[in-house]
Amino acid sequence: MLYITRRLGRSCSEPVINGGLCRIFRSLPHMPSYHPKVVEPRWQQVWEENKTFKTPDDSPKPRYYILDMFPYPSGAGLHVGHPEGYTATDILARYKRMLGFNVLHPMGWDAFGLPAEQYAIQTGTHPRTTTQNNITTFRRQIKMLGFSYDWDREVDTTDPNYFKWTQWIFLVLFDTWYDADQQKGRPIAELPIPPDIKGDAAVRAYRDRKRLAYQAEVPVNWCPALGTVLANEEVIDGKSERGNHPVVRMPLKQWMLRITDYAERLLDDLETVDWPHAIKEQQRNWIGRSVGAEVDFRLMIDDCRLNSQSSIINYQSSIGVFTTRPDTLYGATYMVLSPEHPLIDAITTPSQKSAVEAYQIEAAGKSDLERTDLAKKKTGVFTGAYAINPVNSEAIPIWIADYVLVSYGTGAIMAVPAHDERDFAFALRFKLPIRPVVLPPKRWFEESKVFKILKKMGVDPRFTSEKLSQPESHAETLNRLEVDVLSKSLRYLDAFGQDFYKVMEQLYRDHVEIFPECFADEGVVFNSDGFDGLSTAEFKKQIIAKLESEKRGMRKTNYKLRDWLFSRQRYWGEPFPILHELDAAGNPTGEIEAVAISELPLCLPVVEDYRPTGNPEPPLSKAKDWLFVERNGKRYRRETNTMPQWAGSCWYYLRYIDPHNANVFCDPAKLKAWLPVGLYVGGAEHAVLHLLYSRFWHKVLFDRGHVPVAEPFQKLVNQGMILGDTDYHLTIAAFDANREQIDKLKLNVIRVKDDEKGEICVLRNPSSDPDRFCPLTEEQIVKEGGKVYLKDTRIELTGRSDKMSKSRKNVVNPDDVVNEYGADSLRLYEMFMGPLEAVKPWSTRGVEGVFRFLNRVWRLVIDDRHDAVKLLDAVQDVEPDKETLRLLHHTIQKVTNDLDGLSFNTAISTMMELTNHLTKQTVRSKSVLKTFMLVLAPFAPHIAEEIWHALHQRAGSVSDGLSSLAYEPWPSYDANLLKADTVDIPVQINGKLRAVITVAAGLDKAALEEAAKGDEKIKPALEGKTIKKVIVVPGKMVNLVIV
RNA sequence: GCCGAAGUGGCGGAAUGGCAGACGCGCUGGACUCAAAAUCCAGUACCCGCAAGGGUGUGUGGGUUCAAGUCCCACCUUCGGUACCA
Repeated sequence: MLYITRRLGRSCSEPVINGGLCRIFRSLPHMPSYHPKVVEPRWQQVWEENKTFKTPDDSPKPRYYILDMFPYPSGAGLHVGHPEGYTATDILARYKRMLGFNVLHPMGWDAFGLPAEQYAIQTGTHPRTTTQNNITTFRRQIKMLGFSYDWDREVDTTDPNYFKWTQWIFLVLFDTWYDADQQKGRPIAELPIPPDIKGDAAVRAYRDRKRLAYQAEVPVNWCPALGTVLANEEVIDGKSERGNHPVVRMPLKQWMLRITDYAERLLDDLETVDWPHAIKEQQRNWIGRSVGAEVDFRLMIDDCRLNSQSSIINYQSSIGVFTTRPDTLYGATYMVLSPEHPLIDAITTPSQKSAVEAYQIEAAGKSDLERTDLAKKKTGVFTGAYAINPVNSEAIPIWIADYVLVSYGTGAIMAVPAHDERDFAFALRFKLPIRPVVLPPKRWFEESKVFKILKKMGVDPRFTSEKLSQPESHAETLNRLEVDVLSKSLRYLDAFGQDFYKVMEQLYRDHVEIFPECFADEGVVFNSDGFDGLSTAEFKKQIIAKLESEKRGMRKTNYKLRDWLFSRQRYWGEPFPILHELDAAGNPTGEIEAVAISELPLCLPVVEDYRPTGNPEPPLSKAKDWLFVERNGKRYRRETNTMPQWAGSCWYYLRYIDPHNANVFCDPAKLKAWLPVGLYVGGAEHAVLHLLYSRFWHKVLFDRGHVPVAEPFQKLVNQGMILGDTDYHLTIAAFDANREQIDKLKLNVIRVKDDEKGEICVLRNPSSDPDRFCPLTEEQIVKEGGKVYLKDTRIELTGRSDKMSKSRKNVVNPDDVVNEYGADSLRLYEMFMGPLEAVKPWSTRGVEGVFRFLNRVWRLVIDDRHDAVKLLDAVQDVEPDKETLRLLHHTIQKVTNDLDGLSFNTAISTMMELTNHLTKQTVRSKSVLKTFMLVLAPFAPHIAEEIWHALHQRAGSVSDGLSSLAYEPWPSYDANLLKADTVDIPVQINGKLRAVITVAAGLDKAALEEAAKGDEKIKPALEGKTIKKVIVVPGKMVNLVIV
């Protein structure tokens, strides 16, 4: 009781934000009313002590694996976004248990990663400590919400018993090569060694090159502020996803995972999983498969005065380009290499050398951001060299330009300015020739500006017949394009008259330069030797076949997806179980060894200083005792990079199945029993990162026989983001103009950055707690003519829900919500807000609404005028009346269907309707209430347990043992009971509602029609009219069509 | 630009092609109370009307249908993803 009194005192001092709380506790005289603070811990204790939700491995029941995306335990604690997905899965887990399933529903911590380390560096504590503290907070907060996890299966990615197996899986990747013929990852020992590879060292090097985990010197995203490299996926607009720090490109030797080998299967197997369409599309886009041809362009040796170091040229005297449009080969008028292309040095002519080198330096210095910013203005330099187009032997100039990326395709393109937007823009800029080879369809011509000019002839008074015959001499009244079009089209107009399509076709063939638009679609081939007249699709096939037969090119598929950059220069991550051999002088020999599995886990060394070194040398290199080891008389240096945060989360769903196994990562029999995951719920922000990486690892494990299925997650659902409560804001200018008035109202003003408006001012109510979120209430604003004003002023405001963020100070803390309304209310509200997948704004009033609902449920059964939890006298052992029984069964049916379809919000509204009905009854059937509690239990388990318990107590007895309803069978509904005796049938005349008639249920068509025609309101409307048609849908409606 | 999702009262949202706005919030009125809170009851899309009643309404414009929020076509807006990927 004490805490309640204290709460009361505190909360009433803050009427604006805690209005709800005041109301709750002012009702205290009527004890015992519904007090979640008493009820919820009691049942949480019962579940914990009895291990109610422990998942047995040997149960004969059918199995169901419901997985949440485990959280990163940040210092900020749980966010209201977390319980959204967790509540949804918990409801389903509880529901499935009642349906008789053996449910696997675990939770754990994705605890390695940058933020913990950043925080640790700032505060001077070891990341281990901060991570443990954060986990403790998260665990407490999650337990407080009453989720039915099997806590005996908790995993922590930073636990050596866990990351031992993360390292083991890395070694599986290290031990695997991809057999393209079999489309399968196989042991490295089975890799065929080509006959020209001779000697141990050469064989080892060859193997190392083929492993799925390999080292490579690659241009990486180095983030100086974070002191690490980042994966492409972690860089957004040239800045780090975490922290928004600048990222620069530099070449570094890094560990890579060969995810590109699995691109095709990652793409194909999307067909086999039940995932949201949008997520599948995102993955498809990310993998970015495109089919085309790789075509060899021979270099024109004579014309490019080779510089002295031209040995490469002799060895490889052609440049391969990748194109998805080999059907436009005849339109290639120049070639472009990316500034990083290895052949540039060799082919550049002396006169172009300085310009080329200057451009290369300029391009290298540009960040990705700058490259994108300048995307509209194409830049480039001519190398002086020429290549020979294999289809027509034409010499075309070779340029370098940064619009060609070194990392895609071959890093070189053939430019077809007539049929590619980028090449078109480049050609215009540098006055390179444009040669059309695909004739656009009529539709494209009709949308061209040229067509509009032709159409104006004879209509537009500016186009006099005199000007038409001499357009060149009227440049002062006609614009450039008009002059060009008219002068060029004169002779075609003579030939084809008003057939503008014909005219334009000829213009396109002969004077493509006057078209301001680029045609980049499919069409009919011309200007292409013997292939003219073919469709581009057909020509594509034929030209690829021809190139292949002449060995000048081949069919080729490319992917946007790049290999996964897997190493980080940080302390707080899994160490790589890899040793680098050293020679007598202590220098690396280049040979690498896997750490023996018996030596795993390889733990992080204890170091004084785990800060980044400021350069790409990882902090682990400072741990000299740990760094050097001897094995079999050889000296080694350990790998000092650590794995990225994604490593641990790639396979945690497997470890849950057998979390304490010391011999294998997971028992194969258990994997077979539980996989795949039946339902996986989490945020859409992981659409391409986590979900693609873990599918990749899973497939490697599958190929190597370690998991029994090819896809890990059968069904995936994304919960939508929860936005902050509605906030009112105004622009800085408006704020400054009205400063006095706003100051008078004593409002808090928070300045925040806004994407569109620069900076805006959010108005809030003041609060004693600076972190408190107190938006303006509806009483403080006035709506008028579609606009919103601050009350008693003419200050116009904008109302909007924003993402929750520290800077906006609109973060809702689950602790506060549970404190004020209880876990059941939080759970229920999160589900009641709207569809699980939708983005929804938080509303404090809305939480109060579901809290009121739970109070009504409580008072349905419990007498709140007594001191003990006692049933109301109205609750009796009686048979329910027909209507109540019908509603109960309707509720069971609706909730059952809604749970199967994950429509939690409508399930809750149905239970509200039942409650509203029962509230009106003076005598309430105990059996109905018991059934209702079973239906409510998955959603609001604490209150349901409490009331269920009360309903089962014998009169007078208070202390029966507390036993859970968690495994009571889910109620079934009787379809016969769902039928009402009478039904309301709408009657329409010409499709408009004119009456609603109440008739006996099950009336046939003829009887319904008669009843409708006989209705008092319908009769007069039919008088004197002829009924043309009658539509009767039995049990639904009647529509009378009259003349 | 491209890909995806979505536009319904004052707000969150509900509706297998068949009564648009369930349920909740907010608001209005009433009951209880010395009073308030809580609770309970009634009302609440908009317009005209004292009322009965009538009209209009699901982003816009067309179409299919006896009947369209729902299906088709075109467009607009918002949100999410992505961006020189040849």
